[in-house]
Amino acid sequence: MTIQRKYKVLVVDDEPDIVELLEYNLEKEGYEVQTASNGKKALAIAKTFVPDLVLLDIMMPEMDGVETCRQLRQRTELANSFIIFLTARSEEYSEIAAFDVGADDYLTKPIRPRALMSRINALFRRDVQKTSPDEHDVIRIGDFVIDRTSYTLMKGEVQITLPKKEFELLYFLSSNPNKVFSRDDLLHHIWGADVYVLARTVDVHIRRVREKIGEDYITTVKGVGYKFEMPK
Amino acid sequence: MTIQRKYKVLVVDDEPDIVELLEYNLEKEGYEVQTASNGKKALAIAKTFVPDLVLLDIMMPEMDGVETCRQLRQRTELANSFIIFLTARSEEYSEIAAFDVGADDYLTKPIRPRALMSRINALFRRDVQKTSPDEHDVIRIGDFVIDRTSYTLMKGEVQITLPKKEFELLYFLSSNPNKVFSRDDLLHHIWGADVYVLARTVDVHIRRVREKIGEDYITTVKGVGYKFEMPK
DNA sequence: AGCTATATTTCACACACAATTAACTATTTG
DNA sequence: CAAATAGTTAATTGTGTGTGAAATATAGCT
Repeated sequence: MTIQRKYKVLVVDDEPDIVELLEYNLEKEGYEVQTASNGKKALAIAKTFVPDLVLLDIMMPEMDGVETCRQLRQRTELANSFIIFLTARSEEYSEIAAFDVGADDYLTKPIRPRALMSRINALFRRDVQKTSPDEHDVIRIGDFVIDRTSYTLMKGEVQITLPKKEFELLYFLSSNPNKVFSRDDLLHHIWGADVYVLARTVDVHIRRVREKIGEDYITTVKGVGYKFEMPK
Repeated sequence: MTIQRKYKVLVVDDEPDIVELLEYNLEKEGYEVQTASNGKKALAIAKTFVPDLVLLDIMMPEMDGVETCRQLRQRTELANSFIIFLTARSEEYSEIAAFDVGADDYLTKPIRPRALMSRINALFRRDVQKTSPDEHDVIRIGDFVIDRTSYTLMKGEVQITLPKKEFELLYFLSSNPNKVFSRDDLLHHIWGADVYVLARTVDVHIRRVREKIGEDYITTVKGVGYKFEMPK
């Protein structure tokens, strides 16, 4: 299976064998994996790693999976992440509590890698479908129709196809019209948190977009950043 | 309203080269940096400096990073600070101990400045999109709409985009209408506590704002300062 | 694999304009 | 009518941004 963006998975379990098994299989499937051996570490890592999926053992020393889950869910940046519990067949006690604190699914050990992988892959496939045929992928503003499904842009009757970054930039700016974003903001939303690119790169992309859609739509606010606005 | 304050970083490492590299890059990014070459000195500095972030080498003479971290964490004033460990790739021994004593993250040397900076910036960044539908950034007073998200000002039907300092000045004054602020107050709030600028500078900015919004809104109180008020 | 085209990032320089200072004038106040 | 404070305009400094071009990376194709 091929993954367009590299999804991030955080594996939390106190048994090194399990961690290793999961890590190996996930990386083979093309996921980016981080591991933690207890809840505290998981929370710490999640501060900078921001996983799309957390595999969480329920039984752990210090802070158990349920509590960890609760605290993870309090982070707004994890609102759209999946959390799957791992549980030994015996420990059924927690099933209900697990869903109460915001788990999306749970799996019983022993883990069968094949099954797990296909389940995880399915998770993200569904995720993709959910967001793709959505109405929200088209932004209409002024005489523009900005269509995320085709990466094209209609300015009146004229169709313009933009390359990825340029399109993302325009799309993001136009989805928050009149709001000023700093270059760092734009880098984080479009390039991603863990990509190390110079802020000046944004300038160049802004220029290219301006060349293609016209000079009057993206405004510079000196010392602050850029905003999209319709001219009067 | 709060202006981005200067975050403080304490760099602790016994290798001068590393310290210098980090210090240089952090200061270039606008952080206030103090350095220490071992754990004891770090603890001493932290008494008066109170860093928002500590970059802590694990392997150090006298007192190692783990122990230093533990003692730092006992200080209540550092409860909300970040602590990031620096570790050579080989010294994996300490990963677990590190999180146990309250580290937030760890990085392996060799250090890639750009990646590190981006990661640190991310730590202090508040999520952007979250704040977008918020109305709190808009001040409505009389026939003015002063919008911090777009750095624009509507006076009736007329839109005016102000440059950064001018906008901040107007925004600050108008968020406390009828209250008089001395030039020092304004410098302190808008320019920041540790910036040395002549108080006369405020006059000039006031002049510019008056030119753009009209002469009747910012009133001078001689011997005291300025205030924003709607004319009768 | 290699080649080509295109996208993306970096770099360097010039320029515009914001920010600050300076110099001078006007006004208030005791 | 001094002395102090603020207004005004101009000159200077400084920073941020625009721009073209070069360097890398990526994708598509034979």
